[in-house]
Amino acid sequence: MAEHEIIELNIGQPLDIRHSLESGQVFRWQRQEDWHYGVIGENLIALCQFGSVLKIVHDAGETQHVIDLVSKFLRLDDNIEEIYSVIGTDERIKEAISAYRGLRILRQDPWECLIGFICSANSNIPRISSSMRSIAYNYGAKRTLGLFEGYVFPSAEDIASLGETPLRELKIGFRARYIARVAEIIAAGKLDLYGLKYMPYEEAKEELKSLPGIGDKVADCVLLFSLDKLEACPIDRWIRRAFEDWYLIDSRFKYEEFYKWAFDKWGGFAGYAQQYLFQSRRLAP
DNA sequence: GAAGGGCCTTTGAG
DNA sequence: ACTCAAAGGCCCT
Repeated sequence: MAEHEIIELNIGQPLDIRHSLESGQVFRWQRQEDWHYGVIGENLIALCQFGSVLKIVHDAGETQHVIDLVSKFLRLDDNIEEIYSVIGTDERIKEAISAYRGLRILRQDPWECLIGFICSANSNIPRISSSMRSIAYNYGAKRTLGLFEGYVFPSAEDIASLGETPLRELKIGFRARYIARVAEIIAAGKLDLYGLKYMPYEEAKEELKSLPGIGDKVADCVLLFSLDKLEACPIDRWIRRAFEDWYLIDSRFKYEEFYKWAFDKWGGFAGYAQQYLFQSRRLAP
């Protein structure tokens, strides 16, 4: 990578690149030694953190453009100390904040995020990663950075033109049909995914749930991880158990009831609280 | 209408 | 070799 310019960015706030990229939000970032490689939009980016300094290597042209791209992706616009003070209301979550300090909600591309969480249905993180890599490797444009190769995630149009059968061959199972159908709807312009960012949470969620393969949980993931809805609080198997065991929530609660409980407790940053509890539950149950 | 159960694909862990 | 769970959703009763 010596032939590439290295940008050094000073991060004046909590950031833990590894926990952020390895917390089940994004599925195609790869770690080699101290470097993390991934595609943001059309560009291949490598990140390496030393304390409060973030080193960036990229194929994306102008320095300022790259800094903007990375800052936006890492949500460096979030005031994370303030978020900690709002959600740090009990010992359990304070422990999680102290263990995973600097873990950030990421602002990823809505289209890739949507497909990622369709793949997540009844699956697990290693397998979701392999599904997503397989889709990008087979149908996305290649980028290189030194010896590293990455792939731009194929557009809705690209995937719509494939249909279900080639996706089935990638071993993604029953999710292939959902992906093919969703791609068709988005490519045809019947739902403006990017426009959801400007709608209120509830309304945007209803729009997403009108898509095949998208229910409450997947919709909340897409809203939280790509559409700036920090009040979205995806309740999956892990979080459900965490709520039951750690907060003694009635296991008979329906999704909406779990959500309401979380929103009452953590308000507009319920999504952040959820992410710290998710990481705790997986790594230190 | 809502609540519960079966089913869907494949993988990796135990 | 076998069972089970996995960042769920849909369809049927």
